[in-house]
Amino acid sequence: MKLQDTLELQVMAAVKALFQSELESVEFQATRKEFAGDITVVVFPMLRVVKGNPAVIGQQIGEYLKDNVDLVKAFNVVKGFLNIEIDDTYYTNFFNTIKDNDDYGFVKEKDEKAIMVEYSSPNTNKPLHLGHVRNVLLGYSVAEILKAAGKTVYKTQIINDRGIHICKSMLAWQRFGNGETPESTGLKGDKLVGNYYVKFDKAYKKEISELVSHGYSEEEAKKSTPILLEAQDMLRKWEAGDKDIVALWEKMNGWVYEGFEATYKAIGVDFDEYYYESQTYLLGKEFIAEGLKTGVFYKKEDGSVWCDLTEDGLDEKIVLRADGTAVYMTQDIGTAIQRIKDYPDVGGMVYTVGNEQDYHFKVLFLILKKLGFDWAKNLYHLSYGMVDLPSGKMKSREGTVVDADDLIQEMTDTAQQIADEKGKLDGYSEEEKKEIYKLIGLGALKYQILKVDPKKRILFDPKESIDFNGDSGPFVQMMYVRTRAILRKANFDFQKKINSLKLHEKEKEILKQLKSFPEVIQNAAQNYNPSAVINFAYDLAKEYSSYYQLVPILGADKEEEKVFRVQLSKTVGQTIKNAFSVLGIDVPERM
RNA sequence: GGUCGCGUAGCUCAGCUGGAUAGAGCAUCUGCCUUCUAAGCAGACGGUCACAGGUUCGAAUCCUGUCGCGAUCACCA
Repeated sequence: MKLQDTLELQVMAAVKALFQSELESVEFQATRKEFAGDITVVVFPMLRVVKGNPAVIGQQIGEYLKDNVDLVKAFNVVKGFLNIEIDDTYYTNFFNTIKDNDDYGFVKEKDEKAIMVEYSSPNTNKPLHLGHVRNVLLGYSVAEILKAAGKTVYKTQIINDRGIHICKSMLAWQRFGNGETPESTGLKGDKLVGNYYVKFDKAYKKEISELVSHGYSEEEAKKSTPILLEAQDMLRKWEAGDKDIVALWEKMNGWVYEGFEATYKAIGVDFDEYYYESQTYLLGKEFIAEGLKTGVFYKKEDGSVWCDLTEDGLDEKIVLRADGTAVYMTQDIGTAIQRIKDYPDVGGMVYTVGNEQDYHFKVLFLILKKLGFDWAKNLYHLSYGMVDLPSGKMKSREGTVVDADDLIQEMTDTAQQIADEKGKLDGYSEEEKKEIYKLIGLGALKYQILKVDPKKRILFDPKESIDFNGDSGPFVQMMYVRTRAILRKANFDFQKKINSLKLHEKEKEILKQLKSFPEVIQNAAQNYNPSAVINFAYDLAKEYSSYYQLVPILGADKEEEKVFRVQLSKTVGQTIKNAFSVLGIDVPERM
């Protein structure tokens, strides 16, 4: 039973004995550091039931608890706050239950419906950039947090491999290229294809200005450049199944996929299942037909199909064009249903998509509910803010994006530069050093991005983007490394059992932190928000850092203190590692 | 204009279902490397929680309005 629940019953009993009143619940909070005590009972809400001065009531309850409850060692009352000190044995008992559990904080997989988490979902005409990095980190982390909370999770993405954008790259490759391939150029496939997308855009812009100089209006010109018309023609041919076009499309997409996989691998994320838009964009139509029958949708005179959401405070939304072709919404309805068909054990889905699509997902979820799917109530749009640069927005066509691969390289280089200055890794092989630089650089990047609330936009300054000091990934990694250093030096039997011990204040603080970990994971899973886990890891690391410097660990006076302190360090390290693992951040053994 | 989100220290951000004197990091300043890794520790400085009302024992947190920033309002995806 949780401490709070135990105390709640006791406080209720106290109030009954003292004032003959029944409380429905008792409000608790952690005691502030400046006061003695571990947990605090807020007396104010009781005033509704118990009449009197809150300080006096607190005093009386405190005395009752001290006399009747073994756990309660002492208490003090400040205004309407009853601060309770818990007996040390409570903490040492708790520690004994977790100290040998390497999976502390994680719940065993429960027998419940699975969750599918979608993230990344790129277009295949250009490389991944900083915006994707945020997406991928968030999605992956939320998936891992859900797993840690006991859910079965499938990670997926929908690859936007069709449409005019990829035709633009294909056309430019045909026209301006010389049959270049990733092998012939040594370029990553996604980079190569992206370059042709830029080339297309340049040619397109040039043609626009030519047309404008021939008297076209800006708008007309944009629609009637030969190169764009040709790209549109290419798309039609693709849709008609033209063999050559489809072959080229397959070839170039293949290059892009390889490039993406390399980037995902470098970031350290993966997927269980892939969906391709070229295979799903026709889905959904049959459900539109069904919805027409049941009255969820209606047909306009021109034959287009709509959903009326005005009763729900939204607009009307088109779900099928007059010519019977699918729109974005049609496809998303179909894909969602398809996924449940493919994975019948899935009972909910999380979509990691930027907040510019908030409205789209609101509508999508509502339509799926109206269509009567029971899983539709378990859909969540993990919406996140844009990543902006100091220079403004990222525009891939203008080349102002921060490329994902470049960013990772830059982080690794920065880590190397700082580590070399400090001479931290002297005596390690180049191979080992490289590995550690990467762990640190990536750790810094991931921490920095996951730290901020998903729904807020991030201002990302590539120049001074990454802090390796203070509230940062490397700081927390460093604390893990220290716990490892302690373990290496502790060449005595630290597995020995500890029976009773007077706890140091700092040790109690650490134990309190450790105790909250499972709850932190559960909350993060409920809110689909990794930042709570980051905050936890940082607080724990900070507490440990202070402990490490102020309290002798290996140099403790008594044998049992030494044993306990090494055990505590080990558990702190393991917990940091566990917390970081659900964030997708690895820890080095040394740095 | 309608809808949604955001506004907390000079900067970047925390702040759980309303609770005590609003917290970290960076930057600035003061101490601390001969003992387990100083990528660190201890401390100082720094605030009208955008503004105005309301709800109550009590509001950064909940409600309403105003201002500022952003997104969105396509038979694009």
